[in-house]
This record gives sequence, structure tokens and C-alpha cells, in this order.
Amino acid sequence: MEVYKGEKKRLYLENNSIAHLFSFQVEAFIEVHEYRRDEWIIQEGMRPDFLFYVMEGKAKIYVTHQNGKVSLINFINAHDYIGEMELLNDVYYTKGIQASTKIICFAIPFHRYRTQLLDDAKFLREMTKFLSVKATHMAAKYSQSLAFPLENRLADFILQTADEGIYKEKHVTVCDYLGVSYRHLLHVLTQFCDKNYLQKEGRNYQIKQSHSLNELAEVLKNK
Amino acid sequence: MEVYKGEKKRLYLENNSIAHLFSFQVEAFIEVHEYRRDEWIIQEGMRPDFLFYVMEGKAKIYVTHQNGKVSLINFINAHDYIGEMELLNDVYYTKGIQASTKIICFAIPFHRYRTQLLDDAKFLREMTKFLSVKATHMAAKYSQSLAFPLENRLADFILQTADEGIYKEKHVTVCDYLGVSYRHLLHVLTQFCDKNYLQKEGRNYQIKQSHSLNELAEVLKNK
DNA sequence: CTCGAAATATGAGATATCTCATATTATTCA
DNA sequence: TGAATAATATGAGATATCTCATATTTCGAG
Repeated sequence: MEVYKGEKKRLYLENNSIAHLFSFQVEAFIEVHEYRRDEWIIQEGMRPDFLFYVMEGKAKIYVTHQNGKVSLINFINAHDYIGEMELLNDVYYTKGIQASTKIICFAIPFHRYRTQLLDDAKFLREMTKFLSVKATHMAAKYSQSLAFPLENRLADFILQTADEGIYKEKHVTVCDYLGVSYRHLLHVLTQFCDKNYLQKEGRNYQIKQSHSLNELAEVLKNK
Repeated sequence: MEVYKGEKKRLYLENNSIAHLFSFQVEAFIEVHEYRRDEWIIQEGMRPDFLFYVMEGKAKIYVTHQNGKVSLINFINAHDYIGEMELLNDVYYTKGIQASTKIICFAIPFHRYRTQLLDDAKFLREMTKFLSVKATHMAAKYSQSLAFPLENRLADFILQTADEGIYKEKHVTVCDYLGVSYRHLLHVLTQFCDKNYLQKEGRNYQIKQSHSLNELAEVLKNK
């Protein structure tokens, strides 16, 4: 992890303003943090001292269960917040946040700004939107995970994450995200290949019949 | 559904103030709605015109999937909001909300108050707390549903909903909530009886070994 | 370059959960 | 009161998913 200092910090702040998110001056005590791929931005169970706002890069939210299973609860992208749960709630079990690419965030120290943040209608309004989307998204994932087999959820995931017709996510990550065993994920992927929805190329998969995958994925959506 | 009028309304407002939730006067155009058990407060897919604040009673949030399965996403209790997603988001698939007891709510018309609500730090602060709890709760349910079999989740549910050592929820409701088939729920309940964790009495179940259920439920929690 | 860890792969048997069929009570409402 | 509807109950076979064992390949650190 690197904390930008001096000229590097000044330059970054100048080129990436977040003044529009607040109705007060937040620049004074703000920090700019950069994390490398696979680095932990927040350790599970350890309350952070900052509210983070992601400027560039991606990350993952993890929770570890007592039976050893790990759930990838969600992905974090540019313009998402990290640590907002701890800002708002005194009691909260902190999830682990791991960078999945190089990631640069603004880090707003709680002890300097907590009071002002919680009084700022502009910030709070953005936060309600962010949280309502988050809650809705989790509710959707929850109900879908119980109502549909992996086949449908995987089809959706493949279409969402494929790049130029190529799907190349790490199996391990996908297992944690969709909540199934490695073995079963491979099963269903093989089925997709057998049906010629996908074609395996080395360790990637090329989408051959996106309409078939689409059909499977469409069922998840409520119109 | 009954809308309180005249003296009845005046009296209810007098005895149940919600002035503390806002920093502006909201009384003028507020309505008081009472719904009977099983009545739909919001129809799935139909945007409501009010933000509701539940004063007394309980309700359930439902969503219907394309394959016909129904998910009971969550329970709503006194002091919860209804319709906040629609207040905050222009695009949102509205879930169905059904009263499970007689329920009385304050109904705050969007078209009168939307702007003021979205500018009121006091209201927004409460809303962020409400939403963060909601999001956290859904995330927990989601990851637990994937990481643990029904046995654990049902034990937790029984302990949470039992009244004086007696569990008496409707099986159908529980299936929708825990996302399992009726058949399987009965299976696991029978197992609990076989192991003497529960004892069936007519259509209720008496808890005989709460420590055993506790053990099963504890595994869900992250400490 | 090499070793060990991580990621990929595959088989086989176990189990959690589902579907469907059918029967027996409760409950509601005309 | 009687008939329709909802809720409870149980059996049996299907399938979605898991666990475990094991092999191969990839890749980063020393």
C-alpha cells in the first residue's frame, strides 16, 4: 500500500476532484491510497479508520464463515464507497476487502470528518442512493440464488463478465461468488460446452451461442 | 384499507408523532393508512405514491420469479420504511408488500415532499442507517444461504421466531423465506423431532433442546 | 532454473434438495 | 351447513450440488 505524498498527492487531487460529493471542504485531511492487486484494503473483522471512495480499479468483498467456506459477497468498482457501513454503524462485523486490480482510493479519516459527513445532505443523499442500490442488488442475488439452479446464474454471470465474446474468470473466484463448489462449476461449464453454448480455448471459453445463454439468464430478471 | 379522517386522524397523529424523524413540518399532507391482515400495501410491479413509515404491525416483502417461485425477501416491522427505494430511485422494480397483521402506517406523499425529504439531513441520516442495516442483513442472508444447509438456517429461524418455547410459523411462509421446498422443510423438521430437538404438538412445535438448536444456529454467525 | 503453491481437471460416491402424486385435515365463505 | 380452498402430511424417485481423492499444469519466489 502506498500513501501519496507531496507533489504526487497534489497532482492526483488536482486531476481527480471529489469536491462535488460533499458540500464542505474535505481536501485538508484527505489521503490518497494505492493498493496493489491482491492486497487487503480492509482486513476482515478489523474496523477501518477511513471512508474510502474508489477512484480507479476494482476490489472484492469477502466474508469467511465458521465452516471455512468463503463467500465473495460482491464486487467493488470505481465510484463505489468502502467503509460506509462502519461510518454509519457503531456495531458492524467488518468484511474483508481485497484489491483485484491496482486500485486508487480517496481515504477520508473518520475522526476528522465523521460529524460533518453525517450532517451533509449532499453526501447523505448520494449515500442513500448507493446503499439502496446495494441493498436491492443483494436482495436480488439472494432470491435468485434460492430460486434458480447454477445453470441460470452462471449464464448471467458469463454474459456480464465476458469481454469481446471471451469468458475468462478464475474458477475459484466464481465459486465463491456464486456459492457453489469448484467441482459443480466445472460440471456446468462442461455442459455448456457439450451443448455448444461455449467452446473451450486453453483456459478461456469462447461464447458460441449467446442467445442460448441469454435465454437462461433472462429467466432471472423480473420485467 | 382505511384512510383515517377527521377526528380519528387528528387523534392518531397526536398520540403518535413522527416529527422527530424530520427537520421540517410534515404533518400537513400526511395520511394515516390502516391495512388488514393479508391485504397488499403495495402491488408487485406498481410504483407507490407514498413513503410509508410503519407505526404498528408487520408485513412481508415478496417477489415473484419468472419460473413461478415466490421469495419472501424480508419481514417488515414497526419503525421500518416502505417505498424508500422508489423515493430514492427512478428506476426500480417494485416488490409486493403484504400485511401479515393489521398494520398502521404514516403515508407521506412523494409529490408533496420528495424534494424536501431529499434535502433533509436528519431524514437522510436515518435513511442511511436503515438502508445500511437492510443491505447488511441481505448480504448475510445471501452468503449464509449458500454456505449452509437448511438445517442450520432453520434452527436459527426457529429460535428467532419461537414464542415462549413454542414454534408455530406457517410452513408455507417459511419455505418462501428460507427458499426451500415444502417437502424439504418438513423433512428437516421431522429430523429435528427425531433427534428430540423439537416435539410436535398439534400443528405447533415445542422446543425441547434449545442448546442443540443453538449450536446449529451459532455456526451462521461470524464473531 | 527449480520448487512449491495455486489453479485447473476429472472420477465416483454421498447428500441436500426438488418434483410430483396423493391424502388428510382446517378454514373460509356463500 | 356444505363446498371450495388453504394448510398439513407423507412416499418415492429425480437431480443439483457436495465431498474427497488424485493428477496435471501454471506461475511466482528464491
